[in-house]
Formats: sequence, structure tokens, C-alpha cells
Amino acid sequence: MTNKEIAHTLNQIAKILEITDVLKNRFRVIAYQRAAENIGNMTEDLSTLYHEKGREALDDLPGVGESIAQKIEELLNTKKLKYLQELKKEIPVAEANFLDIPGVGPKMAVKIAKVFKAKDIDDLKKRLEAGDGQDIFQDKTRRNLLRGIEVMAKLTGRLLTTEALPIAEEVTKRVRNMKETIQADFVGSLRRSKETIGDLDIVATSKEPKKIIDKFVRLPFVDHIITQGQTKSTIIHWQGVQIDLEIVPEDEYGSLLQHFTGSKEHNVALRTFAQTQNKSVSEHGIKSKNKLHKFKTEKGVYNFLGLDYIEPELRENRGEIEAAKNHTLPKLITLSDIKGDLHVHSDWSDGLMSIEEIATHTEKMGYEYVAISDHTVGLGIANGLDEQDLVDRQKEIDKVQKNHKIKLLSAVEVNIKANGQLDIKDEMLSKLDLVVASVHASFHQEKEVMTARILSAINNPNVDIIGHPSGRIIGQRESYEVDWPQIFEACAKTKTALEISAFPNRLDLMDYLVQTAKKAGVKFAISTDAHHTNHFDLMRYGIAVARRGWLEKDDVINTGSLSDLINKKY
DNA sequence: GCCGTTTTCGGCCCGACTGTTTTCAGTCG
Repeated sequence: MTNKEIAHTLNQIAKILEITDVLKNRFRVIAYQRAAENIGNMTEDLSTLYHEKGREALDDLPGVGESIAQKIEELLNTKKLKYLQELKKEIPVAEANFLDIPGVGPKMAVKIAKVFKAKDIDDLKKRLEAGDGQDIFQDKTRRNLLRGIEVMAKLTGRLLTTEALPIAEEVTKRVRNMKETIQADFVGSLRRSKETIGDLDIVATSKEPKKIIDKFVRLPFVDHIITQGQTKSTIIHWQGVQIDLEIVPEDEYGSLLQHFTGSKEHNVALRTFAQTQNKSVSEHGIKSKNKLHKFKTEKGVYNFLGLDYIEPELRENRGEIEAAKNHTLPKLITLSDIKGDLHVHSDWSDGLMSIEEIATHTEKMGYEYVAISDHTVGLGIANGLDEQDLVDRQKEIDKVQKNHKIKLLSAVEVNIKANGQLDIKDEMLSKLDLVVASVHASFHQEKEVMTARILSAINNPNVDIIGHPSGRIIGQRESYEVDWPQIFEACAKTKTALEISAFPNRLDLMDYLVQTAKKAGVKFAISTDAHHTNHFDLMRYGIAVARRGWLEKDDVINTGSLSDLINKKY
């Protein structure tokens, strides 16, 4: 049983308890959610850990106590959980789905299921439209339920950063251009550079917030108005994205930025931390001894609590508050630290750029080196190169090199075959400047097989970098099953770097694994996997992942000099 | 149900908006 399956089971319990148990103890729901969250984000495999260390392994988990540990144990041993089966008997499964309707919480869900006796959302919609339930719900409530169902169907789900950014920039510009607006910015998960964005958050300062709100809800992209208050509003953009706007006076902007940038988990942790100093944090300021202290900047907020400023990318409650207290926060890598791109495809394989175009473009970007890393023979679909092709390509690289200052590294992205062997001979690989090794087929191997497969590539002395290590493509393909701690250990030992692919639907390795890998002593290469000159600018998204993974300049191999890179001085 | 540099019991983040509540509960971020 995988961590994800265990987390899913705990979340199911939370979802049912949210309805059945809310009047008695809502904190029990939170406890199950918290345990599920922690287990879902673990790097180690809980099942393996349990078989090695027994019950002790479970007791050590944060958010897991006596009761939940016992339930996980039952799950691991029997793959079933009596407690959940009992809960499911008590409550029809459809009932839990009413919570998915915006504006419907536990209380309303119970009323819909138990009093109105709707079978599912579709049934609820049909009967409300037919005029049923006038004795149970007020007119306004019935209209709101129908609107909630409509909005739910309209919402697009999570967007990639590249999709969300243009919308956020346009909306922010609109708000910024209103004459009552003093300043406006987008915040939320987009500012934290999360890989996908659930909704957009915009903040602003003004002396006349109500005027801005009233203009905001009339902007042409507004499809639905959810709330329209004195200082905040929520709307649905025609592209199916929810947008929240909040406005405060100028002298409270630091607190508002802090509050709305989140994450929720970071804010809860920050407020809990503030309580130990008898301080109370909100989006308006910090209350201390009945006095409200206001802050124009976020730095002011953190410093007032005795903390160093925490960069937005770190605000996920993954140890940043403790580090800010102890002055041990990392000095995060920035885009300007990058000296070259180590994963680029030319038109010798499936790229759309000639080697000359690659050289010209990356030289203009100010890079010191770039690796021409074409696909190899096993990937026929991408016109992969064999040994002879590589010899021919070398002549072309040498020719182009003569006219350029930037160093063109002769490289490949070699396939790690299902049995762990590479599809180019070691003799040839050893002649190249740089070797990226990637999995491109047989994704569904058993975890042990896949781990051994990647380990054999890591242990090949010719391999410098493992390309897009998890194989996931956001919204399309799950990561393959890998024993990450084993991979990290081998990478650290052999100085094999893990790639952070900057391609927006890859962003692979994932940020939370980057953070764990760094602790194990692993180095990283941030690369774009460019197939077109437009792709070189995607580097910023790789930097975002690295920052979310707590990386500093020295953790990344393509921030150093050419000789340090070639001689593996990292 | 979890957890502890004031606690093994009594807490568990904070405030705005909406509705039918004329003083507050439910929901949300």
C-alpha cells in the first residue's frame, strides 16, 4: 500500500466525519486531514518503513497519534479499515460530494442529504429547478445553491503557472489603473511560484476600497459575482478561474501581502508561533497588549515576530519559521546565477534549432556554456542519434564553435533502457563533455525494478545528470514508482546531479523532493529541455522549483565556471 | 484526534461576507 493510498483513505475518513461529526468535534476532522497531508508529502515509503521498524515508524510521524497509527497499521496489514467501512455504512457516498458545491459546508450538506433527501448533485439541481424544497430552503438559498452548481461546472480546475500568469497580469493591471488604487499586486500561490494555481489572489491599497470593488465586479472578464463586500470581493473569470480581491489602507499593506500570499499552512503556523509571544496576527496587523501594530512591508511583519524575512517560495510550513527564528534560512538561487543550459535539443534529433542558432541565441543571453544534448538511437520517434551520428555531429559542433565565444558542450540525452543499460556504448559516452540519462519508456515497472534501473545509470561513471527524474507530466502522467532515498544516496555518492526540468508541464524533480534530496547532499542541474529558441526563457520556472526546494547557488552545477562543471568541482 | 520552554487536559488562526440571525451561525480564504 502506497503513501498516497494511505493519505487518500485518511482523507475519506475526514470527508465523512466533516458531515457526521462536525457538531461534536471539528478538530478531529482537521487531525485526519493533517495526518493525510503529512503522509502524502513523505519521501520515504511508509509501508517499507513499517516493515523495517514496526509500530515505532508510525509513532514518529507528525500529526499521527495513538488512534491514527493503529488505523494505518490495520491498513498496512490487511489493506482494509473496519472503521472506514462502518462510516461508509452510516452515510451514503454521494452525500460527501455536496461539499464540493461552492458555498456548501458541512451543515448545508447534512440538510441537503437528510432533510431535502437529494440523491446527488444532479438530483439536487433538477429538483431545485422544478421548484422543490420551498418549505426547506429560503428563496435566496435555493438560488445560491443553483448558482453554486453552475459555478462548479464552470471552474476549470488548476492552471499551469504559464496559463495563470497572463490572466493575473491583466487583472492586476486593470485594478492598478483605477484612479482610487494606490498600489496593487497579485499574491497567493502564483506569487509563491507553485507549479499549479487553483485561484488568483489580488491585493490593493486605497482610501476608497468600496469604489474599487464596485468597478472590479463590472470588469468585462467577470462571469459571476460570488461576493461583493466593502473591502473584498470574489468573482469568476470567464476562463473559469476564481479571483479574490482584497483592499486595505496603505499602512496595512505589508500585513495584507503576507496574509494573502499564504500558504494557509504557513499562516496557521505563523499565527500559532505568534501566540507563544501573546501576539495575534491578521491581515490588518499584529495585536500585542491590545495595541494593533501596522506594517507597510512584509519584512516588518516577520521582523516584529523576531523572524527573518521569509521569501514567498518558502512559505509552505516546511521548516521555514524555525529557520527564520534561528537565522538559518537559505540564500535562494536567482535566475542571474545561471551560467548555461545543460539540456538542449538541436535539429540533429527532434529540436527545431540548428547548432548555429543555439550558439547565437544562448550567447546573446549571456551564457558561458550550453550543452547540445540530442536524443539517442533508442528514441526512434525523436530521430535519436547513434554512435556514428554523434561523430558526424561533433564535426558540426567544432565548426560552429570557431565563430563563438560561448562553449558548446558535446552532450547527449541517452535513454536508460528497461534493463538499466544505456543505448550508447560507454566508449562513446566517455568522449562526450556531458551525459544526461533519462527514462523514456517502460514507465510502469515495479518500484524495485525502476529503482535498480535508475541506480545503474547513476552508477555509470559517464553519466553526469539524470534527466526529468520522476517522469511525471502535470495533468497527463503520474510519476513512476521510485525509492527516492536510495536514489538520493547514490547521487550524492557518485556526484550525479538530478535535473530540475524547467518545462512548465514537467517541473521535474518536484520541489518537495528537491528539498529532501538537498538534505541528502545531492546537486542539481536546472535545464529547459529546449527544442526551440523560445524555450530558453523557461529557465525562470526551473528557478522557481529550485527556490521552493530551498536551493542556493552552490547546490546547482550550472551556476559555476566551465572548468568547475567539466571537472565536477561541485 | 493531536499535542506540550508556562500544559498529559484544554486548547486547536483570524476576520469578512452572507443570509433572515435583530446579535449570530455558516462558509470561506
